[in-house]
Amino acid sequence: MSETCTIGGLARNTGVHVETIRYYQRRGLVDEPARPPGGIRRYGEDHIRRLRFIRRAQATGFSLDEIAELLRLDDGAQCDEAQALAEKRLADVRGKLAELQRIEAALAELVDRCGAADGRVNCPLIESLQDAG
Amino acid sequence: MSETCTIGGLARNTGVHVETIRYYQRRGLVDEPARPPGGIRRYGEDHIRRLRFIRRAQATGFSLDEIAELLRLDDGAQCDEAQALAEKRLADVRGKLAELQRIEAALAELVDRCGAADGRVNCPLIESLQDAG
DNA sequence: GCTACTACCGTAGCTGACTACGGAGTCAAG
DNA sequence: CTTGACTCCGTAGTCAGCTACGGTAGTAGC
Repeated sequence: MSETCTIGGLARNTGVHVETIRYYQRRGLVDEPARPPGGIRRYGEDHIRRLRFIRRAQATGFSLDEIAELLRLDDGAQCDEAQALAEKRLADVRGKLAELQRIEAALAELVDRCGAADGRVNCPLIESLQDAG
Repeated sequence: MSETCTIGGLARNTGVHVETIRYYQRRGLVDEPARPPGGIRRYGEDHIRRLRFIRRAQATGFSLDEIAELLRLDDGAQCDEAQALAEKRLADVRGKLAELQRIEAALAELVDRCGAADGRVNCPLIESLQDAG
């Protein structure tokens, strides 16, 4: 079952709006299947996977440009190029992870304190983020 | 040493542009110290900490609106309110953490494979992001 | 007191990522 | 063979988060 649905079906399948899919096509993130002479384009599993990838990558903080880069990388970049790119992203991701872990700890502590005390809280979250890093 | 520098100094101290600080003031994220009659505002340690907080919170994916919420929370919200808010954010943060950990693993593997093989790579990052979650 | 540098403030412009709109073409159901 | 839903495509508008501009007013060094 490939190349079965229209852009509307693809949208319903992925939760990505039609207009957004078309926007991604213009940005080169999603390819436009050939249009049968005077007809309507059909989309398949590959497109669903592609959209799912874009959305998940976005959710973790990659920009559309970065996602395009990642996709080019998958599409067969030379190994050293790919490696450099991936290493850059990896450092990036690790930085974000560290930040999020701080936040997570601080938030968990806050929730904890809230459960224990009543009245006003002196938010540990804010303190955590104010201190160095 | 408090209330010592001008907005320009504050900008240099924090790496946040003057215009951006003024924008945050308009958004209510940073307070404007009183202007001595016909004079120039002075900023101190508190402002530096506030800006640092905003930047770090932003770097972990909070929007300016969310940051404003967090700040209100610190400024003395009732405990149950604070708790609810923090719990919502915590769930959010944990979701992002999980995503980033997937990405990190995939990227690390890619870098590894790149080091080992040469020629083309079949990017594990993309696969990781395409699969469920 | 003159000059150069900032500060102040409002308003306008920019970038990224959509989202909406309008008109023409396509297609499937009845 | 018409009707209604959908597609195609270009262009314009929206929202967040800045960033720049321009005119006026303090202010520090000489």
